[in-house]
Amino acid sequence: MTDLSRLRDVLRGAKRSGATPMLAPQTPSVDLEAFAAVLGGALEDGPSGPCPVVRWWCGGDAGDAPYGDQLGAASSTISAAGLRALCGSGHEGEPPWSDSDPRSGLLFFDLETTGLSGGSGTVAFVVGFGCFVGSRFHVWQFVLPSFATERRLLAAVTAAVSRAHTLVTFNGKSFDVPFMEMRWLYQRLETPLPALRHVDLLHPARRLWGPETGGLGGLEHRVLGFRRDDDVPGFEIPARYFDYLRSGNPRPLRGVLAHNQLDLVSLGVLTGMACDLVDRGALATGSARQSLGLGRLYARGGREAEALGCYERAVALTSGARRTSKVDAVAVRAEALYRLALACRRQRRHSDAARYWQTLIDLGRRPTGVFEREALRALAVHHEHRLKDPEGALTFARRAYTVEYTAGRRREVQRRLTRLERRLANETN
DNA sequence: GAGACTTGTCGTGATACAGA
DNA sequence: TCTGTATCACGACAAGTCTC
Repeated sequence: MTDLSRLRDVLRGAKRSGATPMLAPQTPSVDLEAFAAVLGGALEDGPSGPCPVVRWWCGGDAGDAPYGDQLGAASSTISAAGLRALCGSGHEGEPPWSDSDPRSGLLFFDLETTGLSGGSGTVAFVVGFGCFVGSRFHVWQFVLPSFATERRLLAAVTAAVSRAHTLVTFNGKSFDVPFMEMRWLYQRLETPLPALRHVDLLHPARRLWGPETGGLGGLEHRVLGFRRDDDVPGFEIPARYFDYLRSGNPRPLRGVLAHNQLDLVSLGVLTGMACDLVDRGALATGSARQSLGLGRLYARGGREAEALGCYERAVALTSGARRTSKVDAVAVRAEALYRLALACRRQRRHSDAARYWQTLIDLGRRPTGVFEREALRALAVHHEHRLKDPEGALTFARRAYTVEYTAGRRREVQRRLTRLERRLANETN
């Protein structure tokens, strides 16, 4: 059990027993109105008292528009089907997104915290939300003026998410959501998050735009063509908050709020682009790798036919790729052929599967990867049991034996070799 | 008809990566 | 620096089919 898990258990137990909160609410010693004003925000009433909130609009005719037309386009391409695909598995019941307005109840969510560890001394001092309103994007940020006002901020955040049904985050499954749940537990408050659907864009984005996304900033640069000027780097964010606590001057937090605003807008634009790809299908993809990634996204959502279409397009887009070609193109082609062959085998289309396995072998890659090893094994099975061709089966089994390196798999291939050699010896006698 | 085989699924462990 | 997630590789197992 990890330290964090133990702490969660202790807190849950204390909550059940009705223990008093560890941090009793205290009167903030800072001037809340002045704090909010320096950050460009205002005090807004919340369920447990006034809380500093900074509001910001972009797109349309108001405010800045860091992504220009891309923002308006993203607003119109968010779709119920796209969100369903991005959400993946693990959600029961009817999806909450309405086909007529899938953006309704959709909340983009991002935190700025005093550290990564999630321990009792680490808090979220900016809780940012974003949503599309027409073609514009609205960001509102709850800011923590002192540790003593955390319960007030959490109550305001609970009220904000109560009107939503879906959160969209980047890496939120690992960071933002568990972090906030921990804070609610710590303050003996009910967490509202388990009731919400959650789209964590990190994993679909890696499928659609490559595994080396380089985080949200990398995606902004590579996919949206946007580079931030004067952005506050992540590692500097906790230090800025601690400086504010020491000096009482909130001015350095403005950069942190701007960083959070851009994170939220980027999340909105990328979500729209991902939905657009899902809705338009294989033909909308710009590269073989993207076709492959979209296919995997469809496959996870049970959309097998569309997944097959994407794999076929990935194969078509890499039709000239051979061992001497760019490594990436050959690797993409190999994986697309592997997934096509597996899908055909599941559908009992064995001759189609064999064709894809054979094309995979013909790529000429050294058969040390899982795709090639599986292809050799599958072709040995196909020749032995369906084509009734023990000599062909023996050829593939011998090649398979040379590339299998685990004891179990080698034993399996050895059994096949022994059987085939015995059968061929019987036939010649 | 018993045992071998194929196929698909599930669980586990290792690894990479993202967040401030 | 820590943690959760996804992915991959692997082994174990169950169900159905095939072979001798």
